[in-house]
Amino acid sequence: MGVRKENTMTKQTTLYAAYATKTHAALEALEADGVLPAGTSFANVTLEPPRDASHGDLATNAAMVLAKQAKTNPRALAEQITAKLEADPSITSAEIAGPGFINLRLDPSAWLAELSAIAASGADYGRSDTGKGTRVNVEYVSANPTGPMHMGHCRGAVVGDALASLLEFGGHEVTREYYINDAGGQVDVLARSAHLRYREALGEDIGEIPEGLYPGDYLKPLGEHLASELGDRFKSASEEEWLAIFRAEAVTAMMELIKADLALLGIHHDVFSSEAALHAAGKPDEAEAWLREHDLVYDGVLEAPKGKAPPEDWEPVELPLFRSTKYGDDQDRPIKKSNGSWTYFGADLAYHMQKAENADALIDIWGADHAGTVKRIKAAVAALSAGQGQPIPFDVKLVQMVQLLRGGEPVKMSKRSGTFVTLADVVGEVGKDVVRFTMLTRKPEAQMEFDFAKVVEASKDNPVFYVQYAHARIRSTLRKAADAGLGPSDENLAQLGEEELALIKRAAQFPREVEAAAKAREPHRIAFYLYDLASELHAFWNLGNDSPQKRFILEQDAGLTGARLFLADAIGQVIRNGLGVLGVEAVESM
RNA sequence: GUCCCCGUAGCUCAGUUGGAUAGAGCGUCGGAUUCCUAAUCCGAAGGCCACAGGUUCGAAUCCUGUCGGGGACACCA
Repeated sequence: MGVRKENTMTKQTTLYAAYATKTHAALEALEADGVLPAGTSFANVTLEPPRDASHGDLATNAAMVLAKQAKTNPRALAEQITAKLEADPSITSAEIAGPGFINLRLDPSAWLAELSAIAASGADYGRSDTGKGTRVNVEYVSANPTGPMHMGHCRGAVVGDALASLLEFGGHEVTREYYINDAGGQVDVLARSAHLRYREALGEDIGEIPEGLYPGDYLKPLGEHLASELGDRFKSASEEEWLAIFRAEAVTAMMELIKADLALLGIHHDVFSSEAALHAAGKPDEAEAWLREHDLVYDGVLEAPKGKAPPEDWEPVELPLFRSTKYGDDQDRPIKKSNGSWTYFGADLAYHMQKAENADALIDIWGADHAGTVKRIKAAVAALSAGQGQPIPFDVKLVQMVQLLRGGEPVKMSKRSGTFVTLADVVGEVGKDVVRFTMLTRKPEAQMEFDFAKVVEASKDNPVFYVQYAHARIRSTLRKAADAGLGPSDENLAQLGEEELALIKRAAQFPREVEAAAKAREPHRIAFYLYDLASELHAFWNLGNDSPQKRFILEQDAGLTGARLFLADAIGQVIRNGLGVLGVEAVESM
């Protein structure tokens, strides 16, 4: 099967991409003229909006980057480049500045054309095809199925979900996956805890929940369900008789809880993979066989732990070890326990191979407390995937801890006593949009504080409302205009002035912002961009306070009103598209 | 002891992957509302980008080291 042809009719070329192409063409012309040596690399040439808008509309570093290859100084080369660029009628000026920047100013019509492009593309404005044909598997949340979601899971859940949406918007084929750890010892503990609640539901006085079992009340409904389902058959039966059944029932019930919690945040996974099923399919054995064949797994003795407090019961045991030291880990890591069962790591490497079967790239979102295991899993996946053909790109995104505060005081959380803050509580208290946006207004690898009191009480100062308000303002203006028989029109766009152009320029950055964020896999950039766009909108709006002729709706001038409403509509569209990526509601009114 | 992340305004954080004079919000001070939503806007003050070297046309950004904060170092998950 051949490569699918691009359909150039439907492909949106954004303004930035178009001028990057023009810049490139100018450089190629210089190469043909012999100013630049044949085969010059343009890889580091960028075309971006300058930090300071007074410098112009676009800036390129081409002269500085290429001066060395051209064996000349940047400013001299810049002269040659500007001469080529100024031949383009849509470029009104090309000025050399500072060490050799070339600042371009565009004819307003170029920006107005972009405004029309926003209207024409609608919900697809900003969507890109850079990820076309790439299948990306994003695994996130993957909380143990032992209870409801708590706040510790929240950040990774939101970041993973927004990243998945962002990649989708960037043209990738995305699978959202959840790995259910239903094979470990903690599930036995869960089953025992469920059995206790089952006996309780049958009328037995179970007293205090013993140390080592899950004490939470959330297991009571499960106990009642099991009692009505199974009767008293297992009330005094031995553990071997009921453990498997109770495990399965409990995991199912816990996953229902978790899915319901995730739904509160608007999160839905495509695939739920079971660790137990992975074992049943013999995947870890396959992986082990291959690794042994290639001398990446051997039987060896584990070194004593190096932490501050060496465990008292530590003794040397021979275990199958993966050579992760070969990849920079400080110790080789066991893939099986001394009792012959698989370690988490042993199963996990097989699980990643399973994911790789249907993906071109893998991304895991993990909590920072798992940072120590990144090296071994990356090493194992690199070795295994290379052995089975192509090494698969595999990225682990670490999400740092969230410190929960209430009025500046740390919120105490203890699983033991069941006093942890649940995700459902938080969403119930502050709302989905606030939780999501707050989690996305800082980069995930930095620690963050989440102060309950602040987010709730000072909700007016919360950035999410600032952005939503901008959208609501636009929508309300359009409604009001419609009542007066006025609507958006692109017939008089040429009447728009400098302030409106500034707004358009900001909006026009959305596509490149999406591409950059998708490439860097950093959804938080979209949140900050939207804040800037909203800020620009609010600023323009307030011009109307001092100068009534700057308002959107001018009853005496239907032509200009139509153009401004067209602008407002487009800005609203961009905000909607951006909020859509973040999974935050674009409200009609506030 | 080893590994990972972070250190930018009083506080909370951005900083377009190496670009031009360092950016917001909160807080402080001073202003704007007979007006399409003031949940908004405008202005002022506030900086040794933790510190020291290095890389180059150019460093908050990359490299090395030091200091400080957080996390991880069991066959748990």
